[in-house]
Amino acid sequence: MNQNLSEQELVRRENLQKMIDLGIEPYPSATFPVTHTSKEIHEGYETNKEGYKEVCIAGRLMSRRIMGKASFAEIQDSTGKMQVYVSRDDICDGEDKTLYNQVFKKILDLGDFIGIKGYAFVTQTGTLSIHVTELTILSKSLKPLPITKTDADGKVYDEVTDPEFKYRQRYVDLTVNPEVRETFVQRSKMINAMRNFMTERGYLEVETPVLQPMYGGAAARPFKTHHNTLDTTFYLRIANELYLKRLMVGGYDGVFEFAKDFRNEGMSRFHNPEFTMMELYVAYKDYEWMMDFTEEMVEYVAMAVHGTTDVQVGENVISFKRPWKRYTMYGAIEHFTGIDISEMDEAGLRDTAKGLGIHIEKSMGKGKIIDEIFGEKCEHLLIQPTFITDYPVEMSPLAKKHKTKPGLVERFEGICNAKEICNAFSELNDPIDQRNRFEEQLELGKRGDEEAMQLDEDYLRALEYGMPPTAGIGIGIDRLAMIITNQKSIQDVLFFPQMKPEQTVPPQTESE
RNA sequence: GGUCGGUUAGCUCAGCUGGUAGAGCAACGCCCUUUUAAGGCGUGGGUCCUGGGUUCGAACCCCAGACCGGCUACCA
Repeated sequence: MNQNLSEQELVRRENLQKMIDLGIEPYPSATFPVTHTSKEIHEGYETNKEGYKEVCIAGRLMSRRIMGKASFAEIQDSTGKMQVYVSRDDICDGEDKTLYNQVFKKILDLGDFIGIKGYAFVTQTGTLSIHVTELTILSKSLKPLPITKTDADGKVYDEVTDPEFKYRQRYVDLTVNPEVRETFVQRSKMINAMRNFMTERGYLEVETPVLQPMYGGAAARPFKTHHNTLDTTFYLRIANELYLKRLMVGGYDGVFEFAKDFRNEGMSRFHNPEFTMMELYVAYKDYEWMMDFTEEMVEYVAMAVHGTTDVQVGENVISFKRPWKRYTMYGAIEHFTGIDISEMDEAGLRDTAKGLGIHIEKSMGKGKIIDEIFGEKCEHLLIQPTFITDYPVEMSPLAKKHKTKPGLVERFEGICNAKEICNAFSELNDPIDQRNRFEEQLELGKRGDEEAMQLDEDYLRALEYGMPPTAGIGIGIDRLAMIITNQKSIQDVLFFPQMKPEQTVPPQTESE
C-alpha cells in the first residue's frame, strides 16, 4: 500500500513522524475550548471591539504566508474563514522557538486542524484577524486537499468541478466548496421549518416500517430483500402511505413522517434510488383544505430559509407567495392547447393526442392518455407554483371519488419549476370501493404492468374498522430542496448520491 | 435501456497530420525577515483508465471493457 503514496502524501507522513518525535500528539483526545466561530467574530467585531479580547477558534489551516518571524494564515471553521496572525515571539515565550520555526513553519500542512487562542484586531490593510497567543494541533491531515485559491483578478484556481470526485468524496467537496456546505444547511433549515409548521399544529411525527412484507402506496418497482430468521421476503418501502393511514384508523388527528423511500427504477437528474418523501395525513379534512395548507407551509418554508417568498431558481424567480395558481387538469389542458377534452371518450382522446403530435401506446387507457397530454403540453410551462386538480380515477387507486365530477378523483399535484413537487388527495376511506380499486390494479398487474399495486388485505381490514375522512399529501423533499436551494440535480441536494461502487479492489464474493 | 462525450501530475487543464509528456496551482528547497493580498527564484513529481491490436514507433488510430457526465427513454 505504501508504495502507492504520492510524494505529497509521503511528505505529510514525515511531518507526522516529526511531530511525534517532538512529543506533540497529532491526534489529541482532549476537548478544545472553542469560544467563537469565524462568522460570529466577523459579524460582531465592528460594534463590539472589546468583546473579542480573548477568543478561541478551531478549524482547518487553509493557507499560510510565512514571512520570517511573522506569518499570516487562514483557518476555516464550519462558518467560514478567519485570518490569523502568528508572530514567533508571541507563541514561543522563552528561548525555544521550536513551535514557530519547526511546527508552524514546517510540520503543519494545509488541511491540518488547529486551534488558536488570541485577540481580534484589524491589520493595516484592513483585514480582521486574530493575533495568535497560543497554537494547538488538533488533527493531522495526511492527504493534500484541492484547496481553491482566488487571485487578485478574481480568477479561481483548482476548483474541484469533477462531479465524480465531488460525489464520491463529498467530504472534500464540503471542505473546499463553502457553497456546497451552505446548500445542505438550507436543506436542513427547510426540513426543520416543515417539521415546526406541522408540529405546531398538533400533528404527530411518527416512524413506520422501512422493511415491508408487501409494498404499496405508490406505483413503482421495489427493492427486494430477505430476512433470515423469519425466512421471509421483505421489500424496502416505495411509500409509507398505507401505514400512515392505518395510524389514522387508530385515532390520531394528524400524523406525518419524513421517510426514506426506495424505488428500483432509472436514475436521472430528478431520480435517486433512495429519496426522501414527507407524507402527512390529517383527519376531517379534504384535498381543498390540503391545498391551502400546502401553500401556507411552503410559503413558510421559503421565508424560513431565505427570508423572502421570492426564490431565484435557474433563470427564473419563483414566488411562493400565496395563493398559488390552480387549474383542474382539464382546465390546464384547455388553457394550454385550446382543446376541451372534458366530454371526450377514449377514441376522441386518442385522436386529440395524435393531433397534438403525442405518441400514444395501444395499451394506454383514458386516464393515461390524459396524463400524457398534460405531461407533454402543460407541465413544462408551469414554472410558478401551481396546483393541478381532479385527476382521472384510473390513475389514482387510493384517492376518493370526486364529490360532483364522475370519473375523477379529489386529487391535486403541486407543480413548480416544471416538476411535480407534491401529490395529495382526499383519501379513499370506503373499504368496498378500495377493494374494487385494488382488484383493478391486480388486473393491470396480470396484463404485465410491473408497477401495479398489490392487494393489501390488512390495509382493507383496517379500513373496514373505519377511517375518518382524511386529507393526505406526499411532498418530494429532494425535489423541493432542489428548488429552494437552486440546484440543477438531485445529486446536489443529497450528500451521498447513489453511484456505482468504485472498483479499487476486486469485487467481494458473496458470503454471510 | 439508447446515444454522444470524457478519463493525462495531489487539483484544474493543454497536448497538432502518430515521433516517446507540458502549464498553472499544490509539494519540496532557497531568497525575502517582515501586517500580507497567489511575494521572488529554483527542484522534484506521470501505470497518459484497463486489456488487446495496427505500426519501426501509440496519450493520439482500431477493437473490447471499466468508470463518469450530457441529452434521451423509463419513472402517478
